[in-house]
Order: sequence, then C-alpha cells, then structure tokens
Amino acid sequence: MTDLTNIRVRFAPSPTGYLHIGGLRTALFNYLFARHNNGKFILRIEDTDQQRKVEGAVENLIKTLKSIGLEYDEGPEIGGEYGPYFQSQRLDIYKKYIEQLLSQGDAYYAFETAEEIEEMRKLQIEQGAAQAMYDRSARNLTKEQVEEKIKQGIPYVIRLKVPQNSEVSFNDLIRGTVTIDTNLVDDQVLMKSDGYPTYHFANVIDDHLMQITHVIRGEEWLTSVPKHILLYKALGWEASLMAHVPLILNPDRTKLSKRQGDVATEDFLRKGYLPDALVNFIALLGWNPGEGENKEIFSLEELVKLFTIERVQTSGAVFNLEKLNWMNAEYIKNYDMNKLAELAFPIMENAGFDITDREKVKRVVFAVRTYINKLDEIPVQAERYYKSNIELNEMQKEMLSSDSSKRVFESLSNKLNGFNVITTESFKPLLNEVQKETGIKGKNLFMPVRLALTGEEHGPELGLVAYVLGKDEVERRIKMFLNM
RNA sequence: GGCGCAUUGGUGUAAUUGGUUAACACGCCGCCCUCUCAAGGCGGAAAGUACGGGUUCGAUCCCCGUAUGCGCUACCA
Repeated sequence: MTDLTNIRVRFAPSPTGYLHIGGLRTALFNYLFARHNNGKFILRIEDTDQQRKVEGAVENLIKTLKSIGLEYDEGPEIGGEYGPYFQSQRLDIYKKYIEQLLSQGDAYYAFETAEEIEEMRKLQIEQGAAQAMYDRSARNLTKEQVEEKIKQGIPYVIRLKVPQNSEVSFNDLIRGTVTIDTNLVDDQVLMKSDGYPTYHFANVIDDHLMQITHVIRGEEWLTSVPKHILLYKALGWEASLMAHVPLILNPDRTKLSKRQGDVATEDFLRKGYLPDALVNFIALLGWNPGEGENKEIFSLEELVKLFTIERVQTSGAVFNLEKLNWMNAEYIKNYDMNKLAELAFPIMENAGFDITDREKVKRVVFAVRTYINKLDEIPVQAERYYKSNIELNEMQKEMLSSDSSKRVFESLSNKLNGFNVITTESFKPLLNEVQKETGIKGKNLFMPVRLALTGEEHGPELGLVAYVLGKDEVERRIKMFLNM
C-alpha cells in the first residue's frame, strides 16, 4: 500500500522557457497538498527532449517559483535523498529498467525510422482506420534478427508491449473511475533512438524511485495513464495515486494560449501582479473551500490549511483577467507599504523616474495605490507628482486667474508659512481656514488648488497630493499661480 | 474520425446523505459619500442548473441518450 502518512508529490515541468500559468497552478496544487498533509514537495526537471531544450530555462523556472513563494523540499540546487532531480542525469537508471522490461518481454526493439512511422500513419488514415498507430510489426522480429540489426548499427527505439483485448481501469482522485480499452493504446516508445527515455517511461520510473505518493498534474495526461499503469504492473510496482486537474481556458474556452494574452507567470509578475494575488487567484481557478466560506482573499498559509484534493473542480476554468485585476487591486490596497515600495522601485526606475528620493517614491505609491490594478500603472499615476511645469488649457487658466482663485492662493500661501511639514491630516484643516478667511468654498476653493498643484481636474484627495508633493513644492506651485 | 473527460447567471464558484425564493464573488447598472476621480457603503438586473427522457411524492444532485466544448490520439512534454 502507498504510505499515506508520508506524502510526497512532485512538480515536473519540462524546461521549455517560461512557467506557464497552468503549470504554476499545477505546482501550487501540489504544494498546497503537500503542505496540508505535512508531506514533501519535490521539483523534478523533465529534460528528456533534446530538441526543445532552452538555455537558462531551469534557472528561470526556479527563480519564478521562488518569487511566487512555492518552496520545494527536494530538487535542483538543493538536492535531496532521491536525486538526481534532472532526468537527463538519470539515463543509467532508465537503462537498467528498460533492460528488465526487455528481458521480461514487456518491451521490444523496433527499427522503423520516424519517417516510416509517419508514412504508416498516413496510410492508415487514408484507409479509414479508427485510430492511426504503430502496427506493432517489430513484435514479430526474432531474437537473431534484432541482434543482427543492432550489430549493423541500425538506430532503434524500444516500445512498450501493450497487451491486447484488455482494459485498464484506474481511480482518479478528482474524476473517479476511468477505463480505457488497451486496443486503443499505442505501443508507446519508451526509449528514443537518441538514448533518452520518453516522458511516459521516465515519469513512471522516477515517480516510483522518488516514492511519489500522489501524481497531481494537468488533465492533458488523463488518457495516457493506462500506459503508465501498464508499466507499473510490468515492473511489479504499485502505481501512485492519480489526480488530474482541469485545464485553464481562454475566454473562448479553448486551452489557455499565448495568442489571447499572457500565459507566462513571469509576464504577470513583470506587469506588477503581486505574487500573493496571483497565487490567491489561481488557487480559486478549479478549486474552492466549499460551503460556509464566503471570502475570496486567502494567504498562502490559509490556502494550505483549507486545501483538499476532493474539492478540486472537474471542468475547465476560464482565466478571467478582470477578476485577477480586482483581486490584485485588493492586495495592493492592503499590502505592507514597505514591501509594496520595494516592488515599485524597479518599475518606477524603468519608467524613467528618478528614484533617489526613495521616501518620495514611497509617498507616491501610498497615494496611488487605490487607483491601480497592477504596479505597472504606477508611473502614469505618478506623473503628477514629478512634473515641474503645470500645463493648463484656456478654461483652466481662466479659472486660476479669477479673483476668487487669487484670494484662495494668497490666503493659502500665507497659512503655509506656519508649516514645516504637510501631512494628509493637516492639509484639510488648512483649507478650512482658507475657506473661513475668504468665504470661498466647495468647488471654487478646491478646484483652483487642485489645478495649481496637479494641472488636472481629477485625482486623489488634496491632502494626499499635498503630502506627496511636500511643503516646499506645494508652496512653489501655489506662488507660481499667485503671481501669474 | 476514434477514445477519454466535462457541462449551474457573461466569468469564477456554492448548494448537508435528492426537499433552498438556486447562495457568494468579479463584471455591469443605479444611488449615497465627495472639490474631482478612484476607493468605500447600499441596492438592482442577470442562471431555474446544456437539451431530451427516465427513477422518485420530489432532482442542480441518481440513471440513460443527444448536443456542445475541451483533451489525447508523436522517437513533445
């Protein structure tokens, strides 16, 4: 029996460049499941495709996982008892087990080239076959024929001998029992001609050797489970428990793709989605805490506490950017100011702002946080606090040169003398005094000040604006219009 | 085409072992707050649970069929 007191799960991406948001959710579910059950979360790199290898992809993957906050217990860089955690470094292990399968007669050599297979498929489809697949002809090769071909140096693959006229059935933790007819299962290639294993083979060997108790992965793997079950059986092993999570979809319900927006976790982070918000949002795509739970904002810790595999949904979930934006805005509004500022500095700098006055940047972030959905919107909002010239249209100029505006500026300017530092709280009473002194109130009081300070008719409350600009700058801008 | 999986408002989801005016959130609309814009508060429209059959006193929930969608069908993962 699988040892359920010692739960081990893995996230096993192939390093093809970036961390797909669907992959991130798979990683998250694995992580939550592991932490919830006091188990181990393992990162394994499935780099068996030499063609698709991308330079730096692994480093990027690890970095992204880290910035999201999903720490793994075993894997690249940190090691562990069951390494190596790169499949490309486990070739001798696969070789050993493929030998076993070969000698047991559960696998066999096949010498067709990729082109020949392609041709075979085409022909089958033309002839109206229900399903095109390898014709299993190499099963009939004699031992002598095989040895002869190998001696001649003809390239070969090793295929799984799928039993015919049978059924494979397994229990998916999310979907229940799934049954598939083995006549529809191809004699899958286990070892490619370049000596690397295929996913199907390596995955089974590694999951067993690494003592993975639960395989939690995307739905796209569901129909290949029989191949894996057959392998476990042939090797005399017990299969891991399986859970296939639903896909994340585009608004048109096709599989989430690049064409319809961002799919790379890195892109979301770069645009200023907070890691916590991303995690929160994605956790709720295909999972929910169930009855009696109305809130939607959950920290990673809370998710760990609440997460169970049984509550994972069975159908695909559309990635709703609007809701992500709302959730991210919620996080931005309530986030720790220091942490928020840290995230904002590089964004401001990249946008061309001078960030040497970090305190000012912080004040800016504080002022704009209720206005933005994501951090890359800060620069646009920050503009008004950094411009040295106020540009106005004719109507606005007229308003500022009016008699009442002048009186407001004059009064305000005088009152400002008594101040060293303007705070959000102290500016409002100041304007009240101006109102008392001049008798000007409402729009006629506030709008001139707003225009003078920002050049805009809309924006945050004036106390906030004044606080961010600082006393000197407020004074400078007011005087500028007083003397206009 | 074959096989597999799925199907509750536009979207994400809820609904104790079949009995609810089918709940919550995003979005949308309106009102309030207010110098403005956001934020916030309050309220509203929006599904009778894909469709058609069963089973049952009663079905979103169980069974069958159809439709639709998605996935798989590689010496890719």
